[in-house]
Amino acid sequence: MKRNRLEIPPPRGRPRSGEAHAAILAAAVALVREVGYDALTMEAVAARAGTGKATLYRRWKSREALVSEAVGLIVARIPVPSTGSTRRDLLAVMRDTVRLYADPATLGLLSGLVAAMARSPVIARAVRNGFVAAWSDTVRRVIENGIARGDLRRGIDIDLAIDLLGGCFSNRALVTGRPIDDRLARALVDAALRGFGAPA
Amino acid sequence: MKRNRLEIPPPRGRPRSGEAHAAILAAAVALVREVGYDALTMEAVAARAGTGKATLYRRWKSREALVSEAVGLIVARIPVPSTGSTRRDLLAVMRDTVRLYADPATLGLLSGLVAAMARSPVIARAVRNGFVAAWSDTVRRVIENGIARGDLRRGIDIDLAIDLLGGCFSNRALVTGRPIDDRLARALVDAALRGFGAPA
DNA sequence: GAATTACGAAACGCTTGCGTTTCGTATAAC
DNA sequence: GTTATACGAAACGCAAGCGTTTCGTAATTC
Repeated sequence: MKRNRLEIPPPRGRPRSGEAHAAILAAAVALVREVGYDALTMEAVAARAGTGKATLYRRWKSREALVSEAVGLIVARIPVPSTGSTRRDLLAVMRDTVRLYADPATLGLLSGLVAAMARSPVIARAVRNGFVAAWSDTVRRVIENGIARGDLRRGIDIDLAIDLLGGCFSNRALVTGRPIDDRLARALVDAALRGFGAPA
Repeated sequence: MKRNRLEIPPPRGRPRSGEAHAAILAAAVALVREVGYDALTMEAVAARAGTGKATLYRRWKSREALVSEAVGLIVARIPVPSTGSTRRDLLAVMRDTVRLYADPATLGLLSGLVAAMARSPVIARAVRNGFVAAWSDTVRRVIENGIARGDLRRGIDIDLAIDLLGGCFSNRALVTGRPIDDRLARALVDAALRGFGAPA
């Protein structure tokens, strides 16, 4: 087939390695979890990815740009349950969240990024549009299903409910250090149904 | 009066300067707020305090020791209101908390310490025993008063309630970036009274 | 096979902060 | 006045990481 004249010409030299690209992003993600954003160095990323530093700077203009792209790829997607019961749906999501926070990598990721988010809008956007949004969307679906089912009141502040539920987890993980376990999941569901449930 | 023989002898040379001590701690606190723990350097603390580095190392054996002592001194104490109404009491505390978070220094302090807390038990303890405990104690009092008054149910999980309320603030400040204002304060009080209030 | 570009590795000069030491001065007990 | 300690300031040698450049090699187009 003839090449379309309007196509951009193919690049001349050796193409950039997709493997290197993936390895670099994976290394950046791992290092954010392990040492946080502030202590993450380009040298360490290159070393772990098995590339030279020049390859990093050839593709990303700064550490901030590299890390924000890497972080954007992290999405711990929790399935939206559909058990037919709002209580069981909520419980399923909360228990999955407990498991998510039980992974030390999640704590490392969050704690390692919070400081950077406060100072870099680029990092903040990547985190919020990434796995923060993924988690919120799941909870939102469950709540909307609960409303449609008539178990939760119409007109409740869904964003507030999401913040309350998610905030409790992140607060325990990042600030108070209190336990995050299935007992908490049950207590949260009970509280949510009391606070946002339709009157019996 | 004769000196008691059992007393420890007074130190021989020039006594350590209390002013320098206070200036160093104040400088450390300010720098934690501005740049976070990871980026806080002993040189910067000394420079801001107007002392030499030697004075720092003469008194604290490490950056961690210095910062944890400094952080322990920060306590934004919120008064325990006593309006006679559980709703108004809660509202007063939540509004004070909104004001607390409206101060950029609070956000800087929290975000700058979260990463350090995840890696240093010493820092974590200082923060939790300091202003985290101070805030929690205030809310606990208000809730206990509400229970005693019969407005909140006996047997509720007070720690959970505190985590829910406080977590919503810290989650918005540190993670989601959603607004923290008086509207949120009202919504939180409404939710708390629904979730933990006694049946009418 | 010539030209072009990316690769990993290594070294570059530079800056920052480390924790320590040295200096002359100041403030206390004896 | 002697001794002892703390002071602020400055310099020390050291290590880490910056962002760049150079090298010989590999992959791709023309």
